Amino acid sequence: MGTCARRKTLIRNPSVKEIYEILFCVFGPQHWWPAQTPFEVMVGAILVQNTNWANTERAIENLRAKKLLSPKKLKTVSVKALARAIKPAGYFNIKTKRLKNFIRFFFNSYNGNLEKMKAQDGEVLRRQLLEVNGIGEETADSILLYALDKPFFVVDAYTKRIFSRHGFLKEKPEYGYVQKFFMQQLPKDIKVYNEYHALVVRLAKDFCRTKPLCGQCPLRIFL
DNA sequence: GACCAGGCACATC
DNA sequence: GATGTGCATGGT
Repeated sequence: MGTCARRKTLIRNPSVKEIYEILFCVFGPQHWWPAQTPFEVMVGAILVQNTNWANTERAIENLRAKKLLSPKKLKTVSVKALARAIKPAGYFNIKTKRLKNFIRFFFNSYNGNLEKMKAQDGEVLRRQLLEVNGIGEETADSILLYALDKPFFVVDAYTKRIFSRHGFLKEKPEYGYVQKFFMQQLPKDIKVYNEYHALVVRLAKDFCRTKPLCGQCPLRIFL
């Protein structure tokens, strides 16, 4: 890790877009969202709330093994059986309700049909998703971007923490403020939004975890 | 045993 | 609008 091979000069005060280029140069493509289908992305977006991805994956694998990983099956499965399957993801009672709420919305509004959902306007979809109890801004934007190919930048705790600490954002910024901050400075491109968020998560996992490695963080080299 | 992890809703002031 | 709390598992 450390320096970026393709860059010959260091960037002292990189812009938001240049930070993206640095992170991409250092880490390469992250291939997000880690899922086999768009529906799996939507389920994963709810299951991963305030939980690590390894536990989320266990829950998803349980759903897959029990043949529950489809709209129809999640619609008909009992609350008890669903809770049991997603237990490793934590908060399984509340997440069972949230999954059921989402599935109800998915059938009521789009007949459980992904293509119909994708055909809907992004802004309209976002408002609809936020009306579902259990889907907040980050979950909604994750679904929009990673499952439905809609251009919404995903903000998470890492994004706020890292960009606040580096002086780009105030302390404890609101979600909408951060999202606007990024979207105003980046091309409206789902591939860029996709990769940027994934790279921020990668950076945080590698360098900002329990023992911060700020001295070795690739951003520190450039900032 | 404490602390953390890719949030969210709800209560209270 | 800001702040506090419950929700729960598995890894470090």
